[in-house]
Amino acid sequence: MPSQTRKQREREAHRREILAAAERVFVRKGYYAATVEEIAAEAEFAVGTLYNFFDGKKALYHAAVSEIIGQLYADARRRALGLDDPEQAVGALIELELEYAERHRGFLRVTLEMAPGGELDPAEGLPDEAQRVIDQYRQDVIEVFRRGVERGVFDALDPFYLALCLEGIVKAFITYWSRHEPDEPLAVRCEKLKQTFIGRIKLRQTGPAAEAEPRVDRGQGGQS
Amino acid sequence: MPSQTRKQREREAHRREILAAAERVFVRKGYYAATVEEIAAEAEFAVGTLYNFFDGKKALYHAAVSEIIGQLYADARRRALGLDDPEQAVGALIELELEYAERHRGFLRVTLEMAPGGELDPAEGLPDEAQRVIDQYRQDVIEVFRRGVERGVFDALDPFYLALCLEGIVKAFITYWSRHEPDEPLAVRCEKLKQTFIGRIKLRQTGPAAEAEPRVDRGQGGQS
Amino acid sequence: MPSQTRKQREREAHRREILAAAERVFVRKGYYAATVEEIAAEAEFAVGTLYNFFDGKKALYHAAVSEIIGQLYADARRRALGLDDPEQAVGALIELELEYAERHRGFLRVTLEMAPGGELDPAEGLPDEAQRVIDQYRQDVIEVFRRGVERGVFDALDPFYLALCLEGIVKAFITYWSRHEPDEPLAVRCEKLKQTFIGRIKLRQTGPAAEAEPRVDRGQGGQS
Amino acid sequence: MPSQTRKQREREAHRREILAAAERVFVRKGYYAATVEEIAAEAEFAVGTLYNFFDGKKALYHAAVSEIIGQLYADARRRALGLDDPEQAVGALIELELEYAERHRGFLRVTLEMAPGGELDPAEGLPDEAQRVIDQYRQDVIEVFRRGVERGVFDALDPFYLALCLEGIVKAFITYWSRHEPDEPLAVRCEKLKQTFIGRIKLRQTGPAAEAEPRVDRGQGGQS
DNA sequence: AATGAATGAGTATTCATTCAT
DNA sequence: TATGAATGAATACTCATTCAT
Repeated sequence: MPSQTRKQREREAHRREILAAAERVFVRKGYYAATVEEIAAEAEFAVGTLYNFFDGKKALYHAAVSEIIGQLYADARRRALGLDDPEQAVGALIELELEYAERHRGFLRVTLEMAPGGELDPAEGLPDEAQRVIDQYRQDVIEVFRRGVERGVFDALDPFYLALCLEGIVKAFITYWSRHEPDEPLAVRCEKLKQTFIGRIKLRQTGPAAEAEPRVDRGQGGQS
Repeated sequence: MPSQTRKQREREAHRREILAAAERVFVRKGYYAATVEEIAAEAEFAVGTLYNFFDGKKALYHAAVSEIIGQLYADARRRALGLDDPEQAVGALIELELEYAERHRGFLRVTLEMAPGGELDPAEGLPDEAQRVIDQYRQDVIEVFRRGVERGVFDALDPFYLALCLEGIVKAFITYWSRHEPDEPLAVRCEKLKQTFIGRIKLRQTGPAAEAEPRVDRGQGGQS
Repeated sequence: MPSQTRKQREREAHRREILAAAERVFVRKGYYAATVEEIAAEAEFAVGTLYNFFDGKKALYHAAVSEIIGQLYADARRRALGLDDPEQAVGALIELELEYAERHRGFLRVTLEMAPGGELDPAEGLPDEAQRVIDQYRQDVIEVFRRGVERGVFDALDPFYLALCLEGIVKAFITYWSRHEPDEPLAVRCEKLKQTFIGRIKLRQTGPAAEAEPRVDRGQGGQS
Repeated sequence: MPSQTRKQREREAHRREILAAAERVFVRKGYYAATVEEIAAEAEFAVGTLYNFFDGKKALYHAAVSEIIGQLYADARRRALGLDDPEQAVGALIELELEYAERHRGFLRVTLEMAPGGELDPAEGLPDEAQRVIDQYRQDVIEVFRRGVERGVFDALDPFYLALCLEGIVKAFITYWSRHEPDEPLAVRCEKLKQTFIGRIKLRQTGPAAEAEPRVDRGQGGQS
């Protein structure tokens, strides 16, 4: 039944066009400022058509956010999380996230912004699926750190702590740079961030006393 | 004359009540989802009364945000930034911010959320005054780190970098804990965060070879 | 394709219905006292629909005023201004304006009333287009008088002065009659006004034959 | 009882101050755009105080309009209507009205503007008292013309017609000049208007002395 | 009388959603 | 399916009026 299949393919293509348009508009304007009409115009469809594919503005938003986050995660798996060397993996993650933020100016907004009708928590408005992807993403990052600690590449710190720190640091820099135009090219900023972060947590082969503090007072050990 | 003063005091009290109500509602709902009517109800005043004190919803929002941030900064100066010992100062900052986040559940939302009309940048919509306070706050934190590096308490890292990292890390943890109920009491979490962060950046008195790389690959030397 | 055309025609028809309703309401209530809701009800559309056709209350007002004035001017050109004989042209103008005022009871209100935001000048709030039409109308009237003076039909008075006098006189009578129910039929009032005004400005053939004053016994004075 | 009297005098003084402030504001802004608060500020009283003297905004408006019209009428009686010579009286009226319009820029607004809630007629919203004064004023003007015709100073035209024409012409010129800055000083405009209007209606002493037509080259007749 | 803070009904405008074609 | 005109609930803001002090 080729005709049927063509129809299905066409329908799917339209769905993707609408979703892509929604992404662009939400990223441009944020949830509240975006209008269904603008999304429709961006997608070159009539408003009514959007409702044939999605259940409404909120559903469209959820689908768009899921899409973006899904892409990021997929990229991360492909380019970073899959690497065997933890140090390289962390470096690739930083690289990827900075590039992503650079490419999708305003992408942050989608992750940080208050979602519709959200209560108390910035992330609450995210669709469950997106939330799950984010959690999975974080788990994978934690796993990278865990492996790094296990292999003696990183200091014996809590992998979860490390993952959260990485997340926070990268976001802080992205936010800062999105406000104050950075004076260095992306590659340089990226390199610096990688070196410094990794430099902080790499196990120092400081002679024989390769102390085992999972964390803290590492200085004390050196004294002895 | 006392009568005059009483009226003024009452007016000021009403202003504060309204502002407090606005804070609560904005924190609960976010800027867009909050309605002036709800704020008025929360404040137990008529809508019109709000407009006798503030110029509109946006002004109310700005005043509320400025209020919160102003309080935080004032507290920070009193309890942390003024301390002479950089290590103690950083510890006090972490403590203060965590406490603050604990007290104002959802406070983050106000800082992170897209402000009215904001494009692309979460902080763009903040009132100028609040933005100035935030910038000043960050400057003060940078100064603390600068002093720490100068005095040989911290590793020779860029103070600005350190300030931004601290900011990001604290926010990441706050965000995480605001979503996943933490299993440890605040004091413990606070202590851990302080120790680990500070531990990462404290200058290690590693015997004579206390090399001064401002950052990175401190391990390399040992490898060769 | 007829379907496309039908939709367009329907849309245009709806636009006209809304405009007509707005005319009626504005004429009835004046700009400030009219409400968008009332106009919508008069047009038998929902409020929102009005905003699909016009940019707001002011735009609706402007469109309505322009419509009325445009019609008047178009009629004037067709029935009066085009006439070659200045005397006939002036007569036709008077006739037309009186008829117009009779048909659009309250039309004057639209021309005289303070327009939105107007300061100090009744005409200031008129939309530019309407103002241009009014100015053009006046210019055309001036031209009629100029021709009349040139041809020796009218006394050698300033055409601009004559045009303004005509305007004022007609308005004064319309206003008066709109308040005090006139006791004569329109045609009679019209005829009187024409005769008297034209009689005042017609060149007197100063010869002995103390000419056919279109009206009244001016002879009496001479008799005494 | 001097104290009582002082109180009364003070109260009356306050009333007049408020009224004067209302006049200024209504003239400046028109009825709808004026706010009670602005009037109160202009009068240097609290809003509440205004309500001790007047029943509300509409009452204030009515009182203010009545006041203005009353002044105009009083002035007219003193300076124009009382003159025995009809020609001088008409001249003085024109002079007075032009001066009045010049002094109270925006005065016209008060006479022409739609009154609050008025229906169909610009003048309907005027308070009865003001309407009565206007009617009386017009009657007095009619009487001047009647006398002029009776005495053979003016052509034998309907005095009512003449009064209405005068009214309309003066208003038309005032309106025009309020929009297009006049290029002649008030005195000149005033003189021209007087000469032309009166010249149009003065009885011509049809004898040989075809004298001093106030203006323009009617002299043509002399050519013959 | 004077004050001015409090009131709340009233209005223009927006925009997600529906549905007849 | 695609369309886009019609809908009307929702919302920020205004301002005349009241009333306790």
